[in-house]
Amino acid sequence: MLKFNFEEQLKNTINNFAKSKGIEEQISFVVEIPPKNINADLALNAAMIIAKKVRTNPRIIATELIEIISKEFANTIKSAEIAGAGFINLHFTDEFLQQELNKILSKKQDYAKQENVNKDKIMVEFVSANPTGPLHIGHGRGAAIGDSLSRILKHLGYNVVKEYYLNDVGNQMNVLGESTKTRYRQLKGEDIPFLEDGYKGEYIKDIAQDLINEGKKFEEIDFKKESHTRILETIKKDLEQFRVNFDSWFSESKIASDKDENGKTQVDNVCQYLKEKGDAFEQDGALWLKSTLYGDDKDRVLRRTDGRYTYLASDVAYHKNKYEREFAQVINLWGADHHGYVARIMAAIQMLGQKKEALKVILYQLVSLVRNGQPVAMSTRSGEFITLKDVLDEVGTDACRFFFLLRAPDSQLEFDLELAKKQTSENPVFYVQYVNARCQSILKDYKEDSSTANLSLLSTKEEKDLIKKLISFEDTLLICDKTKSPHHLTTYLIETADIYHRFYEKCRVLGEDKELEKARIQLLKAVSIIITVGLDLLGVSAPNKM
RNA sequence: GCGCCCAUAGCUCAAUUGGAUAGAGCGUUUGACUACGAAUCAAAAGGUUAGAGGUUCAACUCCUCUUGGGCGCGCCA
Repeated sequence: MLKFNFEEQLKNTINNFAKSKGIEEQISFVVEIPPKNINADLALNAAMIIAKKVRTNPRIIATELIEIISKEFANTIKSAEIAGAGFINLHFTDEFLQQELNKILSKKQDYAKQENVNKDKIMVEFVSANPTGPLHIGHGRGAAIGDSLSRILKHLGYNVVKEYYLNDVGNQMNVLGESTKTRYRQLKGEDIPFLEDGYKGEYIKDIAQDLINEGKKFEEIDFKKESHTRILETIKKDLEQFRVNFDSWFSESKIASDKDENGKTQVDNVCQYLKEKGDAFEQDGALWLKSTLYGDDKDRVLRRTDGRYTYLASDVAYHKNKYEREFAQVINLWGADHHGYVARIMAAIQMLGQKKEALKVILYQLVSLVRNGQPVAMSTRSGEFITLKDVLDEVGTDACRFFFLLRAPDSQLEFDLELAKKQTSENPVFYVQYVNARCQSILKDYKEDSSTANLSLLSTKEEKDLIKKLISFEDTLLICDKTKSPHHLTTYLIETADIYHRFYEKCRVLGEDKELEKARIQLLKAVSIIITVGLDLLGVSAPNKM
């Protein structure tokens, strides 16, 4: 992880220094952007780590290191000092800031793209809602996180494939077909009861009504197929409205129904394989996965006594299939209610010869919808849940995505519909979008060529703070990668907006001295690039006018 | 009962995975539009990080216990 090009050299220098102190192994220290309350551009904890190894005072080590660093990095580091328990705080030279600012201006939307690294193939599997009903608000959170994380990883140079796993086989599809059929007959006037465990949502009635309107004959309708394709169609439409597009739709039938030359499905084969390997065993007429071998609470059934496979069996086969497609890392986004499932699937992939690290399951906590402070009920049982589409139609895609990406997946999210709709400062999405609108309203009237600007004229605190924030964009994306969460980017954009608005207040652009005006125009262009790219990675638009 | 996640300012949440004086937004109070968009800015108040122990040079972060919340615990998907 390198955010600035001199970092590698810095690490070498420090490691050589450590060697001179008699430390042979590579030491692991961080080069980081310090917390806000610290007045520094970069911080190193290397002195503390070296001091511990050679059992001496970190401040002595730090003093020696500072001397070396200030000499060797005079072009980038203006000054360095010891702080706290032995941190070394670094300050950039103005030349370095200008150079980085130029990098943003020349690379434009490709800024912070990593080249010739991270060629690994990564799969991000998310949403994967059963095609038995429309997407609800919870799927929306998973969709936003998965899509945005994918965009960020792609920007960082990974080869990312976004996949939707479609559970389109099994009993649930039969129930779906029967549900529609029953509704159809009821609408035709038959006095029959609805299925006990059928799908009770209004959308089933709508499908039945559509089928009636289309005038098809009852005997000729394949209710299962019709329901499935129509629901899938609405799911795809909702995702499109949400600006989420998948690279791959993977159907469960491929591994659970399709047969190879021996008449076996992929599920058959993987179960056979695990059995031969000794990781699965027969007991009480069922086939069990010995998941306790890898830390699960209990062993799990793969094939029932009646011969039918469980959902787990397909999922094991599905994951085997993923690795056969040569994904170095697989990321799954699951709702937190699936957490009990993590241990068994982790066990399974290890049985299949993968390292634990090859699978990362991100659990996102559920969303609670609030309107005017009052909770909005959403129970799938009664069929009355809030669909993603309802929310999108009400608050719009931008606000919806931004709100979903505001928090770490681990924390429960309160989503206030009224707040998301507000076009005021209470609403952070407008606060960030407003930055670009302000930039563009100045830039649109500026006709001169600013590319020759002398950036050293950007000398006020506000301007320097803004440049420093802009050049930490790359670091922010790397943190998102490391923590596998886009919310750091959302926070970054809000902070950047804050610093920009402060700059805007203090520093006039148009009508200043011609040269200063030019330099500030360049700064505005850079701001606009970062805000636009950053919002795009969240899947949020950055309009020029609002 | 067992397991997973969580508990941070009045409210909603951050804190770069063990670092420094725990930060934002909203809300509250007080100010700023005859200059590029006031959808903005400046300032103030607000904290024993649920509680108690422990590990460490260093703990919101790791370990143990307690309290309080969410979610799981099927040969369902």
